[in-house]
Amino acid sequence: MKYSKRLSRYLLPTVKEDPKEAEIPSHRLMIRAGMIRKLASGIYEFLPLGWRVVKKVENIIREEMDGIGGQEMIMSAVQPKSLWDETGSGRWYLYGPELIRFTDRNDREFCLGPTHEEVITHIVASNVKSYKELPLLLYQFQMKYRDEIRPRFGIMRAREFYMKDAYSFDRTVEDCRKSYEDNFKAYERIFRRCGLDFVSVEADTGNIGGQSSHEFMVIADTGEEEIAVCRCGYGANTEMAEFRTDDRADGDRQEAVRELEEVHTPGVTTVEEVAGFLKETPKKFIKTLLFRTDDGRHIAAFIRGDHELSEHALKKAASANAIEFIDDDTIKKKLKSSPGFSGPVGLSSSGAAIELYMDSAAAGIVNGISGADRKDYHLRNINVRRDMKADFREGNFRKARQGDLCPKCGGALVFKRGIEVGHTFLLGTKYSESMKAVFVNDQGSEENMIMGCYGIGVTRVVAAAIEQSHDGNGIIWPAPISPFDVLLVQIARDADEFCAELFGKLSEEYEVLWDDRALTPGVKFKDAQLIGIPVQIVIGKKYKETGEVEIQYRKTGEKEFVRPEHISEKLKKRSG
RNA sequence: CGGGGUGUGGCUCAGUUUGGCUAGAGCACUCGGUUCGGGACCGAGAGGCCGUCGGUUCAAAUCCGACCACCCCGACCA
Repeated sequence: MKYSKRLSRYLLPTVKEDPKEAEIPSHRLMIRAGMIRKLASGIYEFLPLGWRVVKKVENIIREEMDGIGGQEMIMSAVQPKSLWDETGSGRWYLYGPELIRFTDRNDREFCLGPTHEEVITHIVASNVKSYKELPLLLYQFQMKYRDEIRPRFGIMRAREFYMKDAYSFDRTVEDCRKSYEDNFKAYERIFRRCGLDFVSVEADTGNIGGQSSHEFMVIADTGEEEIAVCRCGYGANTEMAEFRTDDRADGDRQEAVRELEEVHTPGVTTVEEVAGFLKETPKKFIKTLLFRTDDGRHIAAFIRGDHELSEHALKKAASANAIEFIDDDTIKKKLKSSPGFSGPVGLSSSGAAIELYMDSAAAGIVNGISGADRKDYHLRNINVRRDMKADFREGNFRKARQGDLCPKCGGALVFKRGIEVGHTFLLGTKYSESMKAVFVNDQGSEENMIMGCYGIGVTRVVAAAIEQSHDGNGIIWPAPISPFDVLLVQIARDADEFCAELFGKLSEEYEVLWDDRALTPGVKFKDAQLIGIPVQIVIGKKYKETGEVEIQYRKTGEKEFVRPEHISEKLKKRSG
């Protein structure tokens, strides 16, 4: 017997009107379909129907994780600060206010886990000693806690969310690559099975750390991430995307090179303001961005005015782990420049200790405009190769954008929006080294374990599935993650017995929700569309006349009439 | 945290500009009746110290102040 329910005995508070707090389809529909309710900003309850979908996704993930040798366990959501101190990486502080902290009655500090690298590494470090016990792949499903700056879009970006996190431990980097590959492939199977249209892209490793990283993106206009993909299979977060340029299109190359000239630009600092003031296009500007690296060096990046800096590319070129803007005081005193009026000419000739990174597009500007490194003045007619007085590094330091070409095949990059539902990291020894997760190899000496970690936002997958599959009437569930297989819609009021019998029979094979509520047909049909179960079996007045019942398919709206004993056969043919 | 906005029965909202006597509508809910294949109809009910605290006033949902909550735009992430 499958899990089946009568709707009259099921908590399914559907809502006719759009809730005003919800903007995007998934959020709206999850509330309207009685799946979730909000308890506080970014904190949601899952009602029975919503939780069933979460469990469907969870089970698919579980099967695939087990399939690659994963072992499920559960760690505490509560973590002691002392454990975080062990990494020596200062992650307790790096995580900042996003970490939900509290103290117990004895003033010991704890947090609610935003992720579990520290805990799992601790467990493995203290329980695994020999190369004979490796590799290991451990995973769990659990609520994670992040005090997001701005919770948004219902469960899409919540402060409490359900996540699958897996951690691999290997003897060698090659073995770890294999583990990474296994997980990567499992992710592809998982998202395919969930019926999602997705791509995997190269990604930044963020504050989890590590060497290699991929994000799994569900394609949706409402996605928060911008990704660049190519027909050849290349794909990357735009933050990361490499590209070849086709800047010939930009050329005012014929323009005659003119003499440097200082112009008075009182109080105008941003590219837009100065462009307006001087009546020039942003393409003529060299935007100057000043950073301090985590190891204390000063660097300047020069980007064309209409371009955006790729922090990733700059960090990579400068071999920095992190960069932050330089404060005004330092700009004045150490760099002998003026905040808001910095530019390549002054910075390269002042003798200040600063590394210079010039984006290729900016380098190619003829008679460009930039700050004059003194308050309220800009320089015009800058020609980088002529006017820069110190060595600089040239390269791509901007983000890819429309019109750029694929770095692999030279084809046109296509930009899409995506919802990040999964992220894989090849961590290496970042945690094992600091937390002494070591094993004894077959030579009898100690080595650090090589780690990987792999997350899937289970609740976000649910929201993403709805973003991708809905219409004006409601949700359209992909069959594998639908909360029920079949919705039995009883319209005829004198059909209780018939429906009860059919319900019992169908339940042997399908998870059935029987709408046995004493409501008017309109309400029941609308609710049926809203909650989006793929197959509806409607018992109306016709069943008595012809002995046939009606099957309606949510996705296409098609209807067909069959004898009750042929339902199963029909559905099999349909799905097969 | 910066910018914008909203708080009035369970839900969606009117009323606030120009203070005034019992605070409204639709939906949902309860009871009775009529309906019964695409969010029905009639009748009768129940449900609100108008986000909170303080102030102005003869009188405050309405004016003033503080606070709180929530939503949207930016930096963070599964």
